[in-house]
Amino acid sequence: MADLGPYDLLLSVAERGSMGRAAAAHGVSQAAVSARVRSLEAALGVTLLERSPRGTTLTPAGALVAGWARSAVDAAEALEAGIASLRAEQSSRLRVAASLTVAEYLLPRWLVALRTRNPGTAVSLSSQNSTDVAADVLADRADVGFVEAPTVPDELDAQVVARDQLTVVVSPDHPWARRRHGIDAARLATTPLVAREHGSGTRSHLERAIGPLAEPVLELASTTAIKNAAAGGVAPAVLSSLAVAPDLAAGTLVAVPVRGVALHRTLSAVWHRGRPLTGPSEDLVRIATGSG
Amino acid sequence: MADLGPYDLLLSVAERGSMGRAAAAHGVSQAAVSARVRSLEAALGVTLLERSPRGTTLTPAGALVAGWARSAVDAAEALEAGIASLRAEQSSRLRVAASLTVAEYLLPRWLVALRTRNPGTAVSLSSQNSTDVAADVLADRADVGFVEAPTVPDELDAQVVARDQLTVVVSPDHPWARRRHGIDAARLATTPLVAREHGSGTRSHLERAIGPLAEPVLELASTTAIKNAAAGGVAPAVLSSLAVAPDLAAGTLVAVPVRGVALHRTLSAVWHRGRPLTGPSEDLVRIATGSG
DNA sequence: GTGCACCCATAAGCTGCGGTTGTGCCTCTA
DNA sequence: TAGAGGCACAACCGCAGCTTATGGGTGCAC
Repeated sequence: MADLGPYDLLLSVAERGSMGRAAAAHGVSQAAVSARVRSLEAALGVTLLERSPRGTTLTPAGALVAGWARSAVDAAEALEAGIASLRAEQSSRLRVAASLTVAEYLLPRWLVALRTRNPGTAVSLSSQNSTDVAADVLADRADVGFVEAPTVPDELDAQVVARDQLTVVVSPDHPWARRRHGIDAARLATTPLVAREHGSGTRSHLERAIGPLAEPVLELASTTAIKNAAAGGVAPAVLSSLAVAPDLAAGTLVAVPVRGVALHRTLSAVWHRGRPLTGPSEDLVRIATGSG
Repeated sequence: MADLGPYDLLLSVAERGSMGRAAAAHGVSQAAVSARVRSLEAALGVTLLERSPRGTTLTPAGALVAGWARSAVDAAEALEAGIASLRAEQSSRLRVAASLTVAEYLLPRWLVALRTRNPGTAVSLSSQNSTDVAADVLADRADVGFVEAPTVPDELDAQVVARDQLTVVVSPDHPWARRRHGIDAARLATTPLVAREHGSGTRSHLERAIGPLAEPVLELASTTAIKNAAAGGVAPAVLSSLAVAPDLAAGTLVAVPVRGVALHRTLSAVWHRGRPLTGPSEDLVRIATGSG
């Protein structure tokens, strides 16, 4: 698995126009940057940079690689931001409580954005189900919370920040994949699915929307395992649109519309009514709202 | 910048349920896996795995980290797949020609999917504008091409594989960000934008849709530079929805609807009419279509 | 035209990370 | 009770990547 360090360096060089400036920005010597970029090019077998005595620019192939690298580096930054929020237990200025869906799929990117806008803010994250999040905010164990629940306690102010949707996904080879108009709710309810183990929020939400389900053909603990099973053709699965978006884009899974039933839900920020948002928490909610 | 190696290992361990099996899958010793995972946990200050004499499972924090890591590792895999396609000049079984938008934002993920379905296929990529792509396919320098052009030469078969949309983006602080109903085309045409240098496909497509534009306030060479300028509040920018999707999700940019004009375009696979798709090229087009 | 500033490349030496093998302890199963 | 499978620790080793120092090149200012 690739080390992203050299790519990060490549992006830095491309952005600043010279290896020396990139080196300064990273706090290393110019020679180190030169050597690292050279070894990256050697490993790839492609020349990425056009050197000149006046500086350095990307070759066409380099521009393509830089574009791809940007995505990977951004994803790695989101990972790091998330991890930082797990570690910063004490002395953190902003305490966030978030439901699993928000914590897994949305929060890291918000934290990256928050960090660029407001560096030096230590964020601590605790992740639980929606009712526990609300309790944490009420008890002042968290400055701001993010929940999936349609209703929140009276003592909390709330603002919708995003929307997701339960999505039926199948392997591209599955017969449902060819149905342009999808399936109806009754068909979904009577088809054995690959599902999360009992008690999952997604599963209960689905049952609330379309009634009792057929016995699952397979129960698995993690979203990834479910996606793999569905992509392998075991059976259809129902997951959050946030969870399956990359797989749909890659074509490894295909979404099947469901007629006659609304499967979306809203994700909201919540905070204590008596304690208005201040500074970092206000910034975070604003960032989150932008993504709606 | 993080090295994704340890995270890849973590995912492997989580998936297989024991360090020994993960070690075997990666071709290293069990002790190496144990040490690496331990050092990762030490660096993070968080226990990720629950060890037992019967194997290993993720802790709750570990599951969260694993979810984040999955995104980063997937992005890195797309990067590697793209790079492999640049390097594989000769003796490759599948020659692909793609326009810049497709090559940058869609193709790498398709290649990852193709590799899992059809390992051992060496893919070579050449990236140019749409008319050159069509020429490559016609001259049998490429087995399959991906273009943005609305029309293709008669000698080519075509299939729509995806759709993108020119999107007006502004900083979250910009006045347009608060307009729920967006702006009209005339307003857009008379507003100085941050734009690509003259001759870009995006820019000419925009002019074809809404007529002559105001003189840009700033011209930049790369998509990233344009996004940074727009996010910094310099001026609005117009970019492909594929390019700005992550920034919209992160909240660093806000999309502004444009009333009364259709700004979408289709991305199509093309191949020589006399030479039907076979094996790998057929798989690739099928994967690409799934993402539509 | 002659410094000077800025650029990239190379050389030589050092440090530390990650890998290996070998061993120990634990627990569940047959 | 023996064996299999699991994780951890110790000792040793090789290599990747960093540093400093130096050289060759170009363009600009005076």
